[in-house]
Formats: sequence, C-alpha cells, structure tokens
Amino acid sequence: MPSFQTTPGTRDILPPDAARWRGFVEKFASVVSLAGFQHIVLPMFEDLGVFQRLGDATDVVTKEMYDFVDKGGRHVALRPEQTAGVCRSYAQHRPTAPWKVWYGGPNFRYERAQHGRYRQFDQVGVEALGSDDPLLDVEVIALAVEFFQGLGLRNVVLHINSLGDSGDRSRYVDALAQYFEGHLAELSPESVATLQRNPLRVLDSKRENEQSVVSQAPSISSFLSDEAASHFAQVKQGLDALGISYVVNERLVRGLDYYCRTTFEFQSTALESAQTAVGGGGRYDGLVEDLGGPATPGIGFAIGLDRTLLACDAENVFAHPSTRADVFVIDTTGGMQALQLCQQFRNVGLSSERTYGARAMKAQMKAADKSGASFAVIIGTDELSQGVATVKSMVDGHQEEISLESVVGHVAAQIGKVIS
RNA sequence: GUGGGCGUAGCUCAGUUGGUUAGAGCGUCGGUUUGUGGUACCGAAGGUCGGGGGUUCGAGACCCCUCGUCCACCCCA
Repeated sequence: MPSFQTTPGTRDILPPDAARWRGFVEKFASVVSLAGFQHIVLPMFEDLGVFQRLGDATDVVTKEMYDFVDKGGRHVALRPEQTAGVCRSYAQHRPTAPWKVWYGGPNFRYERAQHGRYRQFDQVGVEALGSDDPLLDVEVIALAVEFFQGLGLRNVVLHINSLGDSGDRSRYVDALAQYFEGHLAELSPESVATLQRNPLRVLDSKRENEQSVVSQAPSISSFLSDEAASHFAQVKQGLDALGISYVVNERLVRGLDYYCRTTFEFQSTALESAQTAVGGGGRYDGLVEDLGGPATPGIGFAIGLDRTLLACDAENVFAHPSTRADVFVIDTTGGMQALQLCQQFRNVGLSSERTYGARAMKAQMKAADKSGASFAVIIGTDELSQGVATVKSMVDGHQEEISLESVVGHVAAQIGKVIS
C-alpha cells in the first residue's frame, strides 16, 4: 500500500496559512501598483541557458539547478529566480522603456532544506528596465521599505553597497584574490576552494575563525570608477532625502554574478536562525544584453515569502486573516432548508455555513459557535410548519422568529448594523 | 554536498535497567431525557511505535541499513 508525502524541501501551504500568503501578495501588489509597476507572469521553466547567465561561478547555477531534458530534447530548467526571466522577456518582446513590472510565484533550487529555506520557495519582486538613473534605484529600494513597513515589520535593516562597473569589479576581484592568496593559512579549506571559483564569495563566510582575515580584506569602495562612485553617492542622497535609514556594508556581495553598481539586502534582526535575509536585489545593467537583447540597464529586488512571514511571526505582526462566517444555518428538518437559505445569503454577499449530514441540534449549534458566525438561523420542524426561521444572535443569545421570506433581509440588516 | 539532533494517535508529547491487550492532553464524533453554542462531566473512534533487516524466550526501547525531518556549514529569499 503506497503512502505518499511531499518531496524534500517542498510542503503544502494549508489553510489558514494559504490565505495569509494570498494577503501578502495582494498587499505587495497594491504597494507597487501605486508606483506604476504592472503584473507579469513568466513561465516556471525556461531554456537552461537563460539561467546560466546568472553566472557560472554561482552555486545557484552550478549545483542548485533543477534542470532536465524534455521530450523534445530541449534542455530546460525550473527557474531559480525571476530576474533572468524578466530580462529574457524584455529581450524577446522589446517593450518601451522604462518597463516596470512586478511578479510573484514559486522558484526552485536544489539544496538542503532548512528553516526558511526550501527547494520550492515563493518570492515577490519588481524589476525596472531601461534607466540607469540612480534615483530609480532609490525608488525601487523605497518600495521594498514601504512594503516591509506596511506589513508592520520594524526590525528590518537595509544594507547597501556598490559593486561598481564590470571593470571596477574585476580589478577589485583581482585585488581580493591577491589579498586572500597571501593569507591562505588563515582561511578554511572551504574558503580556499571558494577563492578559486569566486573570490567575492569569500567575504560571505560566516566561519568564526576567519572573520578577522575577512574583515581586513580590501574594500570595494576604493576601486569604484568616478561614474560608479557618483552613482552610489546619489543613491545614498536619495535615500537620505526620503528618510530611509541604511547601513553601507562593503562586505555585501550578492550571490548572483550579474549585479553591478547598487546592491542591497534586507536583513531581519528578529529572526534567530541563520537565514536572516528577507529580501535583496540590485542593478544588473548587462543582463538584458547578455540574453541577446539591446544594451539595457535594470534594477530590481525579490522578497522571500517564507522568511518574511517568519519575520512577521517573530515580530507578531501581519496576523492571519479572519475566517469568520457571517451566518450559520441550522436545519434539523433534513437539510433542504439549509441548502436554500445558505444560497440566498451568499447571493446577497453574506458568507454562510452549515453542517452536513443529519447532525443533532446541539452538534449544529457547536459548529455554529466554532464558525465564529454572528448569527445562527435555525429551522426546525416547528419553524418549518409555521413558515418562519429563528434568528439567534451568537453574541448575546437573543433570538426571534422571522418569516422565511424576510429572514435574509433581516439578518443582512442586522449584520450591517454590527459592521457600521 | 558535509556534520549533528530527532522520528510513538490528526496535533503536542509520556512510555522507567528490553517483559502482559502501547498511554495522556488537545482536537474529532457521540452522550449528560423533552429542539439551542462557549464551561463541566461521561463515552467512542483513531496507532503496521517512519520503513526494512538483525540480536533476544521476548524489541517502541539495543545494533545495522534506509527514508523522512530539524539544525549548523555551504548558499541564498
């Protein structure tokens, strides 16, 4: 007898959590819509090559890709994130710039699951293509800040950095490699291996015993070109002008190779676990061109649903939405009355529930109580023979008989009073 | 991928140095006479003790393998 459960790193989002997820995405949509970002829906899998542009030195590409060959012999992969897909879409359809879009949905990375880290994980995010204005960077960052605040989060810290242009970046990587080569003895074997692949990533190490060698590494700031430095300065001025607080973190190197100039990350200080980054993003001025499109600057961010909701739990904000029913119909005459009355209540916009099967009056009352309904409408044999229904307030217990024809209107009026 | 912790009812967990028909709380369902909820009381259903092999007269407890899960590294959201 086979029994199944979800595959590692995946899980069911059950009620009432799923409703909270939906509320999360709706809130995000409303925040970014005010800034002119429009919804885009992308394929969940694409040609593997699209994602390889994320950088062949990144773990996301080298070991976490969910890739496979389809029946037509195409080598495709489940998307590990959505920025590459947006850029591919831009290159394919050539919309007029600036193109400002938002998205939500699942991404896939093959890695060991952990608190706040899953193989299938949801993100919401925005991308703005077609402008390298530093004030666009500011606006994009401000949207994320706005959203976190809107959820009620207070303990989210914004870290920003600039990785400069590609020339700055490669000169910095060389200097970094040279520095670490001179301190190999102080590095862990893992970091030595990382150094071979991507010297920037060594800065990410969380190992206690190499923190000092990492903290004394050269900083990116002294390698920035005049243009990149000026861009970064304007971003900071813009953030200051909006009153957005931030920490300049010169060790902030993000995991995807396409980033240049502005990069940022949001860290929750309310989370105890190792996964404290609730969102992050940056500028990727070369990505659209890499994907075969015209040279197009771009910037965006993604926010992780799971982690952000964990942060909400930790801060006790953004509670689950209410699932209270308006009316509960109790029918001890067989259920046909409940069937019809529930329908009538729903037709006037009231949520109505009932029990199924021939349950005792008491059992139905208990169910009514559990549903949180403000009113119970009771039809027993007495009511049925007189053509009335008993309307009972579940709040104060008061009840009265109302004719069957006017019971829906009566209850609707009563609930209207309660709401106003 | 590496290392460690943990897998007993739907959920949270007890199960003494291996020893009769595996327990509790919560939840679910039913009842406490005549048709009425939150409390209380009574009762019921529900478990191949993750799976497989082994040791033993006897294994939920011990050993091995395996799967799952959690945590850390790694990486990132």
